[in-house]
Amino acid sequence: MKIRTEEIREYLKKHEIKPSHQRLKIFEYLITNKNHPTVDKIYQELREEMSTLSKTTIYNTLKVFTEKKIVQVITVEEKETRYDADISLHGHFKCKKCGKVYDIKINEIFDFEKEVEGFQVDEKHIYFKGICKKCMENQK
Amino acid sequence: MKIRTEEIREYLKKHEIKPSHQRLKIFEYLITNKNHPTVDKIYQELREEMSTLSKTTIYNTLKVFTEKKIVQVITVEEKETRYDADISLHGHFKCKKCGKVYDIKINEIFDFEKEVEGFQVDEKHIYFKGICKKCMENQK
DNA sequence: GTATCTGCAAAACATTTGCAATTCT
DNA sequence: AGAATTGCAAATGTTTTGCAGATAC
Repeated sequence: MKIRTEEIREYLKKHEIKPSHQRLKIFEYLITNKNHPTVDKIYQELREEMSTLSKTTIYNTLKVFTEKKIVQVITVEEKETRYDADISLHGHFKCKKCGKVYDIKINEIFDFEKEVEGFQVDEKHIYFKGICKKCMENQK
Repeated sequence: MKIRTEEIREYLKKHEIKPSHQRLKIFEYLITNKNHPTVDKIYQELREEMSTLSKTTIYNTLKVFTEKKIVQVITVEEKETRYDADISLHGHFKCKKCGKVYDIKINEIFDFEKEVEGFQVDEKHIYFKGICKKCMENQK
């Protein structure tokens, strides 16, 4: 599924983000590679085609994206900051063996919602860690 | 509720951790101040009575505690690594206004358990962010 | 007396900041 | 030209590492 640059450009504009070349590329990377990348990962990958791209720009850009809420910061591993252009409510699972990060569908209804009654909940973060099915089977 | 040093000593021993003075104090801090402290917080607080305590020791100690599973690393704020001697399944809520971290009770039964069928789930992390009840009321 | 633990100083990383050069309109 | 964006280099903050001295059994 290929999303054309024009669409991304419009999407950014709609969210009050000026669509510079770098921003387009970084957002495109996020939606074509749904691998919850770190800044460094994005940098390594995009560097190949944009040799002058700097990490500072990636940091700046992701900050803007996060502020405008078209990207969310996710945690799957303490210390590693990762980014996701899928801003719907969902959790993540990181396999400690192969390192792959899986998305986990989550139902909006939590039994524990009542715990925070009267609280204004802006962000919900859920992540699991363990061994994924594939790695479990390979172990046998 | 005061937990005596002897009990902590036994608890550490039971988990194959040699109960040095520093380790005792650090663990005692964690269970008497259930404030999900960062390394720096522990350092600042314990420094007052143990002037030679170093951060390296705190890092070393928490690493041992985590490995022996008597402490868990928790996330409530990207970038901040915090520690909790309550190793039962529970979530956290961080108020973006007052900064307080609340515990959230969580039922073992999740609707989304089935999502990770065949996966071995070792750790479950759940945290919310927003504004707590108190701060909501003060706003009015 | 030997193994373990502690803590200093330096190194390693990730992220942020200041600022000058570049780009866009 | 004027405003925003980019990217380098330096600064900051956190965590790790190497190692020598202290401590414990």
